This record gives sequence, structure tokens and C-alpha cells, in this order.
Amino acid sequence: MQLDKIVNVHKVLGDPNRMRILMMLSGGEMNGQMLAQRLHLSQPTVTFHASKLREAGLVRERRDKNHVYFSLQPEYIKEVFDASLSFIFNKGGESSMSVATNETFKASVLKNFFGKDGRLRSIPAQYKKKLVVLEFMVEQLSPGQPYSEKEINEFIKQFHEDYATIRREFIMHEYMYRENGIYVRNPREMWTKWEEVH
Amino acid sequence: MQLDKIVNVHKVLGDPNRMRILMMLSGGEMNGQMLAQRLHLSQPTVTFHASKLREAGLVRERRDKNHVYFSLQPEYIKEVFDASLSFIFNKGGESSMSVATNETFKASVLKNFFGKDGRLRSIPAQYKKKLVVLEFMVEQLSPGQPYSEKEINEFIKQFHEDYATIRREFIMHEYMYRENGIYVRNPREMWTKWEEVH
DNA sequence: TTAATAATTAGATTAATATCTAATTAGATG
DNA sequence: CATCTAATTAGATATTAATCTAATTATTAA
Repeated sequence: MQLDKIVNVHKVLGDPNRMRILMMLSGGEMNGQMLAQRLHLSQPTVTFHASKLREAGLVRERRDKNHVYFSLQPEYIKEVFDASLSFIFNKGGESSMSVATNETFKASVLKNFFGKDGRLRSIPAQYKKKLVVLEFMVEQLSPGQPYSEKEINEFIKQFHEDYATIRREFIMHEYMYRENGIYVRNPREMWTKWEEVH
Repeated sequence: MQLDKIVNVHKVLGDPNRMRILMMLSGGEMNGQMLAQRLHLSQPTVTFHASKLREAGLVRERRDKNHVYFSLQPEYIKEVFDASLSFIFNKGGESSMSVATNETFKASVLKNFFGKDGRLRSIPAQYKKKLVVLEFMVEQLSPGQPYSEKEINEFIKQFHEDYATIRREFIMHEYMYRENGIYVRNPREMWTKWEEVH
């Protein structure tokens, strides 16, 4: 994710009314009327804020009859926050990291986060480290092969108790996709690219 | 933490030059001269941005000779991000939660995050849930009694492998304080208040 | 104390933002 | 089609922000 995108999201969040809109949407979708009323703003002002939120990718819109309903895009919001922290604390995506450094980095992360029994000590909070760990696990599944949710849970449990979180991360970072209850590992080429700190 | 504080932090982050300053500071402290040069800005402009960052609590300043050095305040930055997500996804601090609901909430969190063997399945990512879990663990230490770092590590390990992270959280949320290597649990009255989503 | 260097404050300018009212467009329904 | 309602666009305005140059203040060092 590039700097201006992240900066723009923060600019959009840097307004009390927009923040309130997001808070209200966390309770479920709402249309322009409701928002205008509750925030004591005119309809055009709500449109104004809504389009900023939409352009930044923080909300979605759905038309029903002649109401437009807004709803949160929670995964994306979390992604941006994550990327934001990566940006600040890892000096902005470090795309200049060499392959060698990269491999050394991976090795040290794996060494630190996996115990000698092969189990995951904890899920890294830092974005890049988390990706290393997820990648390591998902690599042990066969690409293309369909797995049931139960199988995936069992697979993850051999590394960590909290299979639900990790399963969600697999999907979120596109290491796998889900289609009516069946999980499939994506091929390496589709994985989140290292260098772009997604 | 109140809304306007959070909003202000995002406003401050919503400028590319300020974001760049933070990125540069993650590599270590820098003075105004260096920043001005690297960002191709005049000194007054750097002062302008720096004071915004300082007022928002994102950086600290230290004077040495006649240079002023800026450095990141990483814990606080993470706190705000955390509070921000809490705000959006839990409708802004829910101070109206009744004692009963509160207790029910705590019970369900504990049930979900601790296994029947008494071990912590994972560290909750959601702010409020994390506090519940931390509180539960720290309650089992005697307030006022000094513990060595080793003792604290052992204590935490009975719940979770990743004692370093949890020990840091204890300090960060002021459940404990550390004084030259000795850890002491704070009394309940000093703990992060529930209702304010800190 | 004076000179040198860094930082801040003052003042000005330009650009961007948030907000409103009025006009217009889009859909739904009698 | 005519009308109603909701949403958007246009246009106006007042406020805030980012940036610069010039002047001032603070700190060190000769």
C-alpha cells in the first residue's frame, strides 16, 4: 500500500463527523437521511462526507429503492491501520531489502516465533513478521486441493490453539480462498507480495 | 480516550510530510536541520509540523546544545491506533454498559479465551477483550509485593508462552510498574478504567 | 560580551475543507 | 405522466492548513 493512500485515510478519519459516521455504521448500515438527522447536518454535507469515506475505501454503498445505505468495510479499515503502523515503524515498506536479507529475516522470525516442538509461540503483531509466519504454515498445504473447514482447523491447531484467528488471516491475506465452506490454498504467485507491505 | 483526541491524531497523520517525519524518526532521533534538509522544507515549516506532532503526543523533544532532537513515542502511537479501532467498532466506548452486562461480557471473554486447562488460547486483538484477559491474570498477583522479572515470566508462562508480550502489556496498561528490574502490581483503583476505553 | 548557529514566532499568501442553500437528477409510485 | 422523496451537484462562504520569508529568541562557543 502506498503512502498517499494511507495518508488519505488518516485525513478522512481526521474529522469528528466522519468518525461519528463510522461509529454509527458499526451498529449496522444506515442511509443518508438517518445520518443527517442524527448528526444534525444537512443532506449535502452527509453526501460530502460519505463520498470521502467511500473514496478512501472505508465504507461501501448499496442502493435500495431511493435510499442509499452505507456500511463499514471493517477488514479494509484494519488493513490500513496495520499498514500504517508498518509504514511508521518499518520505515515505509523497505522495498530495497535484498533477497538475502529477506531470507535472513524470515529465518530469524521463524526461529523466534516457533518453539522447538514446532508450535507457534504467539501470532506476531508486526505486519511483516505475521506474514512470514502465515506463509510458513500455509506452505504446508497443497495448492488447489479443497479442504473442509474442519480439516483446516485441525491443520492449524497443530501450530496454535487459536485456529479461528489464523484461518481468518489466511483468507484476509489471500493465502487461501473460501467457496461455500470449502477452503483452497492459492498458488504462491497470488500471495501478498513481500515488498509492497500490502 | 476521548473522540477529539483520536480525531486530532488522525488529522495530524493526514499529511504526507508529517508521516515522512515519523518514518524517519523510526530510525532514531533527528533534529530540525536534518529533517528540513531531507524533506526539502524550510526550518519554520519543520517547526510547524513538529509542534503538531508533539501536541498530538506522537513525538517527544529533547534539547542538546542548540539542537532539538525529535523522537517517536511508539507506545502512545500504538495506543491511539488501538483506541481508534475500539472507537469505531465498539461504538465509542460504550460507557453506558451496565454492571451486569459488563460482568456477562467479562465472563464470555474469559470463557472464550482460556482453555479448560487454564491456558490462554491467544492474546485478544480487540482492546476491551484484551483488558479483560490481562486483568484476570494480573489479579492473581499480590498487590504491592515485589517480583523479579524471572518470577513474572514464570507466572505468565503458566498461561501463555509469549511472556514478553504480556509483560509489556501489563506495564503499558498500568496493571504493574517496574522499578530497576523489580515488578510490582498496582492496586485495582489504579487500573485502566473500563468505561473510558482508555 | 560578541559572534555564530539553531529554533521559534510573526506575518503573509495560497490552497483546501466543511458547511450551507438552491438547483438538479434518479427512482418509485400513484 | 406527474409527483414525491432521496441523493447529488453547483455555487458561495468562512475557516483552517501548509508553506514561505523576515524578524526574534535561545544556546553555545570564542
